Amino acid sequence: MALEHAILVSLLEKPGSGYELARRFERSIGYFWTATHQQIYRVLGRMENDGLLAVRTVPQQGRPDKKEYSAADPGRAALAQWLHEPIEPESLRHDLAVKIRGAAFDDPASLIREVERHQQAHRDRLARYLAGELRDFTGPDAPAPLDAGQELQHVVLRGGIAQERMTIAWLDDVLATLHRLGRPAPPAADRA
Amino acid sequence: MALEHAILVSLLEKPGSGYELARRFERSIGYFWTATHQQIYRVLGRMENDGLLAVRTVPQQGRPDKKEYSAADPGRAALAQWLHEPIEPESLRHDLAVKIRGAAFDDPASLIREVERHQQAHRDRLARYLAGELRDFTGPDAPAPLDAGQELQHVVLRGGIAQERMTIAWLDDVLATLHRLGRPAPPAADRA
DNA sequence: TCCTGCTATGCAACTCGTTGCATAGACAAG
DNA sequence: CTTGTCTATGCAACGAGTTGCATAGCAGGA
Repeated sequence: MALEHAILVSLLEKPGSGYELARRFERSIGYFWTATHQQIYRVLGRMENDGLLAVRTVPQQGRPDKKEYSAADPGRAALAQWLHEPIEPESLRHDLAVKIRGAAFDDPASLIREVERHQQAHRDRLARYLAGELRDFTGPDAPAPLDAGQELQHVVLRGGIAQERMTIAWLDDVLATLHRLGRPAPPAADRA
Repeated sequence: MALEHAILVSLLEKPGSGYELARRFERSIGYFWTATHQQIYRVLGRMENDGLLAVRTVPQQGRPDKKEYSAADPGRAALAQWLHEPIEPESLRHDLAVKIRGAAFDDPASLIREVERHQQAHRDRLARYLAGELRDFTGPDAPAPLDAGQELQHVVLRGGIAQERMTIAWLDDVLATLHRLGRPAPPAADRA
């Protein structure tokens, strides 16, 4: 149920509507959590119902009203409690790794393009992260002494950057392996 | 729906019962996918029903019968089809990162022990991966020329090893940041 | 002897996350 | 003038994953 907590953190950093939250989840929060607007709206509704959030309807000219949420005291308390509970280290779900091992029962070479596509997606993500780092933390327009919240945002972003660099390097390793298997004996692993 | 595919890959590598699969998912498959026995039994039942798997009841002395599953031809075909479809690069769910950013609204120093605990869990996982690599791929008891399937298993394992090493290093960075924030101004970020 | 743990399977209820669809006004491009 | 895009919200149905519980025989230690 960490989506609730991710929302609380984001609303404490800055109040906003469901729509704005959804866009944050495509950007900075997206370094470590993803969610669609449907999930966000549903959870926001429940959290409001449970008294964790305060709502304020903001009329806007030229566009629909928006409901601006902010963390209420019980929400702050719920977050604080969760922060003090131990959590389990993450379990992984890595589709591409399933494919790589599955390639032994198909044609390893046919996976090369797919792996290259993923590597490109990770390169793009890395570029976005690095641009964000420059803009918010290390560039000339960044606030000079960062406060604690910004320091913590920065260290999380450094984690995203390290993750992408590691993945790109590993996919080089995967590609080299696939090329190597493609050369010596054409369909070597298929024992149907 | 990649659990189905992970099961197909595992059963192609070696047929086995639901129970055996559950244990594999705690070990080698666990490098890139996790599943509990309940999930596995439910999906095995559905896949058998769909004709993707063949079953053989194996009587055993001194313990309950087991149902040994193996991939049937339609299962192989379903896997092959999935291997040729593009998939989206993974989206992440990183609870600890939520906590780290949330620490700005609580006490950053109180997170240190939790982060250390996670780091130790990753060190343990890395040690298991390295032991498995030595046993199956690089040690004196490993098969001399690896076949394609083993090469692919090895490159996936190398990905797990790289992941753990990267995470351990990043958590050093996180710990240094938390210590730094703990020193100068005690509860610097809390603006309640 | 009792308790724990291992093999081995499974149901029921629940929460979480995804996908498809619907509404509705404003604005810009063709 | 129509189509598409952006803001902004939401429902319904489904699939995936979790948690708790149940059964049942055997082995080993306190």
